[in-house]
Amino acid sequence: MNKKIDRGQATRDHLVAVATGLFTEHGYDGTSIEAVLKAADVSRGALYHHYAGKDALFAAVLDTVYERVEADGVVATRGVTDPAETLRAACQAWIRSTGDPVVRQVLLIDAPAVLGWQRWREADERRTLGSIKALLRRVAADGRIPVPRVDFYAHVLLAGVNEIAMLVARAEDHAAAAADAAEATGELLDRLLGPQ
Amino acid sequence: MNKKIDRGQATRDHLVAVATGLFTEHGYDGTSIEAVLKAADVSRGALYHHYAGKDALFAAVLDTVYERVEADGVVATRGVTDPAETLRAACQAWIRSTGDPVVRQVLLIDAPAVLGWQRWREADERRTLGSIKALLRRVAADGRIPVPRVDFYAHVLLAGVNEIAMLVARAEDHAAAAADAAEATGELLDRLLGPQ
DNA sequence: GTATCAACAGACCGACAGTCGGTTTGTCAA
DNA sequence: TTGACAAACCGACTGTCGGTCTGTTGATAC
Repeated sequence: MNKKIDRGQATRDHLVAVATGLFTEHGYDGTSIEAVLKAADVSRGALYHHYAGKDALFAAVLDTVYERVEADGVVATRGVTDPAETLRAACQAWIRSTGDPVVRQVLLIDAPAVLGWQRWREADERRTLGSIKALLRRVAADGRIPVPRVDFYAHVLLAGVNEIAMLVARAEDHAAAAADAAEATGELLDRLLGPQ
Repeated sequence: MNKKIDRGQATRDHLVAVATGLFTEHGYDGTSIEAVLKAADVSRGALYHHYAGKDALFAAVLDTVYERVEADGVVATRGVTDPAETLRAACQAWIRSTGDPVVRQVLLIDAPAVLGWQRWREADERRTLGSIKALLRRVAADGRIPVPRVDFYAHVLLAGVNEIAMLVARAEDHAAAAADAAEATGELLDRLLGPQ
């Protein structure tokens, strides 16, 4: 039961890789299953054997994108102990991540519409939002923000940083915009978290 | 040339009204043109005579939703002169607006995906974002935020308040969540805009 | 060897957005 | 009054797309 399992895994990996490219270039709606099948040289039957439908394939793509972004965040915050500093590093890593068109199209644009806001938020909760809340709880313990407002600030921060990331992504001079945004994000955090 | 023009306008108005209801209830993807035609008792030809396609019909719906939200904002800020206070009143009016499922589904969930982020942001720029920037410019003139950061803060504020609005909209106890959010938004503005 | 089952193949189906050649109806100039 | 014109409207038709269904293949377990 090894050659079979490996073969199935390889097919799934290949489909996700191909679909990631097409979803990024043409968006979810602009990408037909037909196009994925052709580009991946896989039959309909094979695809529908592994994924329940187009949205399930999209969810699989989304997962790999999330994983990549998370890994970047882990690297960026490695060795930082102060929660506010960790938050700053994580936000700046996130802004850097969205330089990747895959992240912009799949994670920020298509995901909310394909999954629906509720399911999208739940997925985000398990990923980014969860980490932000954990960090903010430590910041709140220092008295910089009220404990009952942790969730509130976590949401505002996530939404705000997403927005900034999209702004940076759109800028003509990407490098300059990213540098400016990183600085502005630092100031924003200072204001949001209040005096140390 | 009056009966004809009136009739056309009436058809458009009727289509937009019916489509608004269906888009709100089932989302953009979940609403077929067929369903709109049946519910509105209008022929395919008539619809495609007035609107280039499904997305054009959606854009028309979106326009009317924007208009309603804007009108609420105008009412809420009438008589307020201080820019920070106006901002606070406008944000709270916006949070109230999203109690309306139409605003949530059409404006916050479907619009970014249907129009694409770029066109959606441009539409928002002409509407809400423009007003926020104008108000923030006056706040910046008072020295509470740096002038070059006006655009940045405008985006963060809009995104943050949108997020809060969605949170409120999802809450079981809507009234309590709205009241809490209104207060939290006030605190958020105090922090963002800095000391007076 | 053969039973079993995951993996794969591809013909097929229903639904859907959009098109197109027509028909109706209000307007206005002659 | 009438005839030309154009906007409004009609509905059969088309191509595409997501998804289903009935197989076939080949690795594995016994």
